[in-house]
Amino acid sequence: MKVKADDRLEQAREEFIAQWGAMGTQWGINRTMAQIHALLMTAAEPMSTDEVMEALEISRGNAHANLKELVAWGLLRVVVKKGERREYFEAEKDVWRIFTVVARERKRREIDPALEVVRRCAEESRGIATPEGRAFHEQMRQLEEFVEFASRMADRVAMMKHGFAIQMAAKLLG
Amino acid sequence: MKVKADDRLEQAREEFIAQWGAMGTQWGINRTMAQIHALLMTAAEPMSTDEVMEALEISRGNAHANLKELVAWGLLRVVVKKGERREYFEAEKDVWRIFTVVARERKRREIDPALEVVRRCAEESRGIATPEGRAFHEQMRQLEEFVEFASRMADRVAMMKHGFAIQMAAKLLG
DNA sequence: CATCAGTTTCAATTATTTCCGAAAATTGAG
DNA sequence: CTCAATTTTCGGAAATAATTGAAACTGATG
Repeated sequence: MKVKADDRLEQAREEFIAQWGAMGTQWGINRTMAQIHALLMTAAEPMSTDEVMEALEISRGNAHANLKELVAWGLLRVVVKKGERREYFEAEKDVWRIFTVVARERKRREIDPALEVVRRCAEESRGIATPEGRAFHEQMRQLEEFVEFASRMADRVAMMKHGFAIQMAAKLLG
Repeated sequence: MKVKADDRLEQAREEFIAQWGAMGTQWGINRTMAQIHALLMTAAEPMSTDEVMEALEISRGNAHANLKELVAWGLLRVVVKKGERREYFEAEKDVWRIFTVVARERKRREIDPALEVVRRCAEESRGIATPEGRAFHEQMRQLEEFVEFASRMADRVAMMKHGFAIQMAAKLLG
């Protein structure tokens, strides 16, 4: 009976890892990175680079690069076991924290650069007197205003505590 | 003086198109698609496939595929000029509408599939009696709850009118 | 200081995505 | 129906991104 339970778990877990990995693609996150995250999010104990390599059948270089990236994002912590030299990795498991971390990162990669572009274009087109020039400038201005708004919203959301978000949501969904 | 104004505009516009296109990459939208969108968003008049091809120096196949995709997203409208056989394309210029369209599409591509995955995994791991099984199931359940929440939020936001969103924002940013 | 476990880097390979260009299909006018 | 204009499809070329595998590096230990 124990064996059967383990099998079921192993199967469900593998499916989760595979699917979450495939989804990473859609999210602009590479497959390996998403898989490692899924693997560690559902691991009972921290895992070493070698364990990750074996579990996902990936090369050392790949495992290494993506583990580091996940640490940089703040989705993994490095854990050192006493008396052991090698590093172990442990995932953030709190769903809300995962969300805020990802939100921050995406804002940095998607919103901030957009804001710069749009600001520069609004600036460069200031005061062009033709009708087309005015229309272009106005379009850039509106875009700038919106992206700035999105930027601030993203900051706020990323800073929110779980409880507050739920409260917000209640209002919004009510 | 008119020439100079036109030059400045042309330059600013080209920069916008190039940069917005480059940014598309980060957004998981292909470069051509983002460029076409930028081009038409800043065009005084609707443009034909051939005009788009020429303006961006891209092939017919590429122009065609991406114009169609943008129409499918709802970011472009097809316009038929009377007495003309060929189709012209016109961009949605209202920033808030652009945002809600993109939000809807991203929800469809990013959130909905995630919800399915997580639901199935939560279901498949229901009732596994080992400690690991319980932990896994609980993790999936939390993920499911969160993704469902995100899904509903996205729906709400996508449906919001501009005014209401601003009002919300005031509360949130206040 | 030689060795060993482990980490990091990187050139080469492989996989994926995007794009072209030309051919095929469709459409509307005459 | 025929023809020319226009749209659509599609196989493969080109560009981009991910991954490997092996070598270089690091620093702790005897």
